[in-house]
Amino acid sequence: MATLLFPIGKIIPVPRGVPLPLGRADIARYSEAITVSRVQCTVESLNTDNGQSALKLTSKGSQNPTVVIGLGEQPRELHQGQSVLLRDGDKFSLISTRPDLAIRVQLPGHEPAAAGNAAAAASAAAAAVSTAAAAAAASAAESGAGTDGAMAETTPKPPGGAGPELSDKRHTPAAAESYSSRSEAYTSDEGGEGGAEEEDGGACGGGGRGAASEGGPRPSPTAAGTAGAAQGLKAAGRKGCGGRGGKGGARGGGNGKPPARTTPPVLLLLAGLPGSGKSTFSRELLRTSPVAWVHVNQDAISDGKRGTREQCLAAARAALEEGACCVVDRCHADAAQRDVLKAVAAERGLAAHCVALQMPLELCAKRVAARTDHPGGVQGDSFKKLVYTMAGQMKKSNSWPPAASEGFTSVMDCHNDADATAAVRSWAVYGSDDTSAQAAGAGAPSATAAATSGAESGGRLDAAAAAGPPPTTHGSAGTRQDVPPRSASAAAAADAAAATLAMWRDYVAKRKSAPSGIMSFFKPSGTAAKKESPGGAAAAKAGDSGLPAAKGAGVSAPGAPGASAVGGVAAASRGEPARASRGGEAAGKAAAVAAGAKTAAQDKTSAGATRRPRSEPTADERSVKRQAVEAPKAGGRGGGNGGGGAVATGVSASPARGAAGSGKAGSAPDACGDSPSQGRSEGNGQGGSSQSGRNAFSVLMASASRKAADGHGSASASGGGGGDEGSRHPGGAHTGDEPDPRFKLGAPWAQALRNTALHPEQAQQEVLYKDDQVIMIRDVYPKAKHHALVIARDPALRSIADLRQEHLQLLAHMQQVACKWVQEARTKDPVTVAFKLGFHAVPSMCQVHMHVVSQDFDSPALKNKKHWNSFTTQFFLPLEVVQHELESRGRLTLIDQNVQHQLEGQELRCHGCAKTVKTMPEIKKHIVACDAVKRLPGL
DNA sequence: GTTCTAGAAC
DNA sequence: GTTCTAGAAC
Repeated sequence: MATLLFPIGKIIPVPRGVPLPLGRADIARYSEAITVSRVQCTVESLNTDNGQSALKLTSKGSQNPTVVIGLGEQPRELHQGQSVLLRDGDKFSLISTRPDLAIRVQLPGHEPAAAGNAAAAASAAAAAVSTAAAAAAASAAESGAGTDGAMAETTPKPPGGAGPELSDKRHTPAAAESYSSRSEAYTSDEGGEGGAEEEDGGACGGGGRGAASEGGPRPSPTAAGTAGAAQGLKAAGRKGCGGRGGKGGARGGGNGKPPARTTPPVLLLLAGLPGSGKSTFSRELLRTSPVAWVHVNQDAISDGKRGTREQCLAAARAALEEGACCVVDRCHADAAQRDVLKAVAAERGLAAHCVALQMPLELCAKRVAARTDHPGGVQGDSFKKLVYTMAGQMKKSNSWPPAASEGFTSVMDCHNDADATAAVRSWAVYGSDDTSAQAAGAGAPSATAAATSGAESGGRLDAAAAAGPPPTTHGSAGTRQDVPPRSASAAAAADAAAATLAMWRDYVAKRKSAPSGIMSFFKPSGTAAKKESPGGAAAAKAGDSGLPAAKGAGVSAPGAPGASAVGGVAAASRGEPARASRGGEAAGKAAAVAAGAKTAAQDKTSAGATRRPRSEPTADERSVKRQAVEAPKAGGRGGGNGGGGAVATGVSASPARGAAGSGKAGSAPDACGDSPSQGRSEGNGQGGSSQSGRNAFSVLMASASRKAADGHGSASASGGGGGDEGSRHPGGAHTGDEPDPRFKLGAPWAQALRNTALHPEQAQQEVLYKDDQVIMIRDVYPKAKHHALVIARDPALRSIADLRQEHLQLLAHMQQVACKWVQEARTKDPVTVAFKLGFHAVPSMCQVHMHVVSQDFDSPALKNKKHWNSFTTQFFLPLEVVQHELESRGRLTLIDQNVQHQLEGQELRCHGCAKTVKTMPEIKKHIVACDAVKRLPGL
C-alpha cells in the first residue's frame, strides 16, 4: 500500500494496473512529508478485482474534513467515512475544503517489474477497503461497473443514495479490516516500536486471536502494505503469511512475492528503540526483495492496532510455514524477548538472524516526537520519554545489543541510516536467484566464506568481523567464538544467507575504514590537522596534510547505496512547474538536437562499430560543437559554455542513504518520509544517514566545519562574476587560506548555470520550472535517462559552501520542485528506476544546483570514471544529508581535495549490486541488466 | 562542466 | 585495437 500526497486540485487517472506516478517507496515518503498542522485527510483507494477503484475518505483528525471529488462532470463532496467507486481509467481530482488539510491518497502499489504484467496487475486489484467504516461501505457497495464514470457511493451513508455494491466477495468487512491494518502498518509507522515497550512489559498478554488463524476470505497477505510496494494481492489465495488472521488484524503483511525456490525461509528479528527505523526497514525489505517476506509488526498486528506477542508469534509461524521469510518488527530490548521469537524459527529448523538498529537515542526520540501516524500511538513529544526509558532498560538488560551468541546466525549492527540501508540491501538479495553472482561481484571470496568470516569474529557480523581473516572452515558452526556448534541445518541456513552476509560484510569492511579515512582528509581541521596544528590555518589548508592513503578506504559503501538522497521528498504537490517560455523552448530544442546528434555519435564510438580517429570529428559532432558554442553567443550571454551548460552533471546518487546512504535503507524510503519543514527525518533506508550521528557526511563535515567553513570553496556570496573563487570567505575569517584551485567560479564556462539562474530570459534551453527562488532545467549532458537540475536563483549562492541554515527552506522548496518533476517523469516513463536528489561535493559549475537524476545512469554523456563516481560514491551528497548538516551545523564544508580525488578515481562499482568492473564499457553494460539497480530505493 | 589530443596501458 | 588518463583549452 502506498500513500502519496495528492496534488490538490490536480487531475490524475486512476492508476490501476500501471505503476504509480511516483516511486513506491517515495510515495511513502510523501505520506510523511505531508503532515500539515497535524491534520490529515486520507483518501484511500479500494481497488477491486472487477476493475474498479474506490476512494474513501478517512481522517485521523477531529476536524472532520470534507473533500470535493471531481469526477467527470459530477463533482461531489466526500465526507468522513464515505467512499466512491471509480472505473479504471477514470480521472478524478480532489479539492479540499480546508486548505490546511493535506490530502493523502493511498493506493495499492505496483512493483515495477510487474507493472506490465497483466496477471500481476489483475491480482493487484484485489485490495479491499480500509477502516472499519470503510469495510461496511465496501461490503455494501458494488461499483457501478457499467456506469460511466459516475461515482457510486459506497459509504454507509451515501450522500446520494446507495451505489452499487462491490461484488467481490473478498470485500468483506473482515477483508476490509485486514487491509486496513496493513495499510496502517506500512504507511504510517516507521519505528514500529510501539509494541516494543509493552511487549515485554506485558502488553503481550493475550494471545487471543491468533494471528495465524485463518479467518475467512481475505485479500492476500500481500504486501499491499508495504510502502509502495505493490503487490497486490497476488498471494490472495494463500494463507495469510504471517497469519493474517481471521480477524483481519492479527497477521503480518506480506509482499505477495513467491517464496524462494532454493533457499529456506528465515526469521529476521529487528531490534531497536522506537523511532530507530524498524518499520521502515521492513517496508523496504518487503519492497525490494524478490522473494516472499511477511512483516510482523506488533504495533499494527491487531486490526491495525497494537497486538500481543502471541499474535506476533503466530503470525511468524504462519509465515514460515508458508515458506515466506519473516521479519519481526518489535523492539526486542532484551534477550528474553528475542528468545521467544528465535524459538519459532528453531522449532522449524530454520535460521534466525537479527538486525540491531542502534540509532542515536536523540534521533529516535526526535523521530517519535515528530511522527503523527504511528499505529500504536507512540508519537509526539510525550513519547520521547518512553524512548529514553526504553533505552535505559536496554542498557540495564545486559543483553543489548543483541549478540550472535544468543543463537542468531548473524547479527547486523546498524548505527545509522547508511548501515540500515546496507542491511536492507543485503537481506534483499536473500533467496534471489542471482545472489551468488552478486556476492561474487561484491568482492566476496565466496558466499560461504564471507558468512563464515563474519561469524568468526564473535559471531557478529560487524565491522570487526568483516575485517577478520578469511574463514577456513565452512559455515558458521565451528568458527564462532561464542556460539556452540550448530546443526547441519544451521550451517545450511548460513550458506543460504551467504550472499546476504557477504554483501553486508563487504559493506562493513568499507564502512569501517571510511570514517577515519575521510575525516582525516578533510581540509580544515581534519584529524591530521589536529595532530599537527589544531587550528592552524596552514594545516587546514594543506588539504593533504597527512591524509592516509585511503585508497579505497571504502569511501563508497557499495552495499549502502541506497540512500537515495532524496530523502525527504516532500510533497511535490504544489505548484505546477511552469513550462518553459517560448524562447526557452526553442533554445532547448536546439540544444536537444545537438545533444541528440552528439549522443548518436558517441554511441557509435562506444560501440566501436565505426571508430575513427579522434582528430576527425564527424559531421554531426562538428555540427554539435558548433551549435554548442554558438548558442550561448547568440543569446548574448557571457560565459556559458556551450550547451548551456553542462550543468554540473549530476551525479550521484546517494549511496547509502546517508552520505552514503539512504535514508534508511533505501530510503529507505522512508527516510524520506520526513517533511523537511518539520525537521524530521526518519527515513532511513535510503538516503542517507543523515540523521544519525554517524552519518558519513556528518563525520566528514564535523572535522571540517570547525574551521573553515568559510571559504573553501565558495566565493563570497556577493561576488559577481568570476575571478573571486575562493578568495573571499563569507565569514571573512580566514585570511590565510588560499583560493581553492578546484573552484573555477570565475571561469566563463563555469557560469552557465549561474547565468541561467540570474538571467532566465536568456536561457538557451527549455526551462522546466521557474519562480523567484529556483529555476529548473535539464542537464545538458544528462548522466541518466532523466537528469535535471534545480538551480538556486539567489546570486549569493554560488556554491554549496554558501548554504546556511536559513537556506533550509529553499532546499525544501527545491525538493518540492524536484519531486514534482520526478512525478511527471515517472508518469511519462513508469518503469524508470528510482530517482535521487543531491549535490556534488565539489561542483564544477558555479551556482548552487541540485541534481535530480534517475539512477539508471544509462546515458552516453556518462563517459568516464569521474562521471560514474560522482554519482555513485559519497561524492554525491544526498539532499537530506545536506539538510541535516545545515540543521545541525549551520553550514557545509567542502571535502578535502585528496578525498575528492580518491572518490573520483576509485574503482568502478555498480551502485546496485556492488559489483566492480574494470572499464566504463563494462559498467555500462552491467547496469542495464542489473536487477539490483532496478530495485534501488529512492524517489 | 565539456571537447580534443596524445600517449600509456591492456 | 580499445580504453584510460591527463593536460590544455573553452
